[in-house]
Amino acid sequence: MPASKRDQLLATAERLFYEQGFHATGIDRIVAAAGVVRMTLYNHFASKEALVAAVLKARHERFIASLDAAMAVAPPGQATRALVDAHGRWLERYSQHGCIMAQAMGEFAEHSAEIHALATAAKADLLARIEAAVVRDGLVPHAGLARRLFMVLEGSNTAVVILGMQTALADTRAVTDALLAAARSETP
Amino acid sequence: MPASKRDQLLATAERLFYEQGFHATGIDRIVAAAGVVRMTLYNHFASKEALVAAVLKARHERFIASLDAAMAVAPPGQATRALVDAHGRWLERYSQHGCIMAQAMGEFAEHSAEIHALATAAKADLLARIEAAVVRDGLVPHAGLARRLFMVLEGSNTAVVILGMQTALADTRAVTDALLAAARSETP
DNA sequence: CTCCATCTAGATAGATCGGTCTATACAGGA
DNA sequence: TCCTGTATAGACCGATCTATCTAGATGGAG
Repeated sequence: MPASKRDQLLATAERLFYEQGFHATGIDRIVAAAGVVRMTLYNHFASKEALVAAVLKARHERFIASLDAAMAVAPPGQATRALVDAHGRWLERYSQHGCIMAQAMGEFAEHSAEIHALATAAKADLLARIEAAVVRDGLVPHAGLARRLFMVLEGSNTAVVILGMQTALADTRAVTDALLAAARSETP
Repeated sequence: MPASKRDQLLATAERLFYEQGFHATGIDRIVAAAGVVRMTLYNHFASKEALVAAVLKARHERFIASLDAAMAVAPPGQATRALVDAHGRWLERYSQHGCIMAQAMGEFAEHSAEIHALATAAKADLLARIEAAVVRDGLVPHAGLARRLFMVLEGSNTAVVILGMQTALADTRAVTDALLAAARSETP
């Protein structure tokens, strides 16, 4: 079963938005790269803004699903570590040039409240997943641990571009391991 | 002495680029907000791309100068900590909605090699300053410490938007203090 | 006073933008 | 067979984009 035109548009738009930015990517280039015609896009999406929102929503759902899948098979006490590793695998496969949600937040901050809120909610979702993992690992009494892990994972988004993928992932693991070890050693 | 037209343009463009993004900010809006005419802009800058480059260059020089000033007055052994604090003050004053360099990297990755290189170099400059501070504090044998501190500071850029300024700064300090304490305790 | 650099004012260029419209083709299901 | 939904092709719209041009105003330095 070949991908529907709508899926082709979503995949192509996601790639172009990520590689070239949102405002710098015109409708014409998207439909040309997707091999469809202009009206096909507007038949599936009300506007460019709606297309951007759909792209971000779909990408975020895939991201969250990969985190949840990793946590679901994590051994007891290893949920947080499994989540950090899953985040690293996501960077390796889909996010080598920075975070598309952060990019969207910047480009639409004063241009589309809906998209800005969507991207912000995606970040908040990641934080919530980290909090859930910390709770599952019994590390809940350590206030702020989830927030600090979140900050490190956010930093790794930029670090991969400057330090290179392998170095950034190794450093991410080192910092998160240190935070987790400290929290565990203080757990009653 | 009132600011020159060129300085007015730089300041106005920096504000609009930061608030609305680079591609979403047109020349007309910049000159109107700066209270000058379009030819004045093209008299001082060869193109919009040159204006963007000048804005980023000026902002980065101010950033680096504030880091160097903080390090210059830091007590012995406190250079790294002073640098982290200076970074936090910069976020509080000038960077409450994310990092403009990261935004520029995304918007110009496939659109202007010069600007992308400029933004990347700015990040590398921050990393170099952290390395210098670590060396000054005698923590050089700890491989990767500077990179890990860099990653945390990058993460705080996004964290301020999601967690709020005060929480993000407190968490940044907590993580960096932990990394520094661990490094110091292992220093021969 | 004169000269020169700067700034203003506004017209203009060509390209591209997001979005709409009509007419046509085609395939699958009732 | 006919109907409906989807896709194609391409013209078209007004707005906006970056950039250039000319002509005149202004003001400080020599």
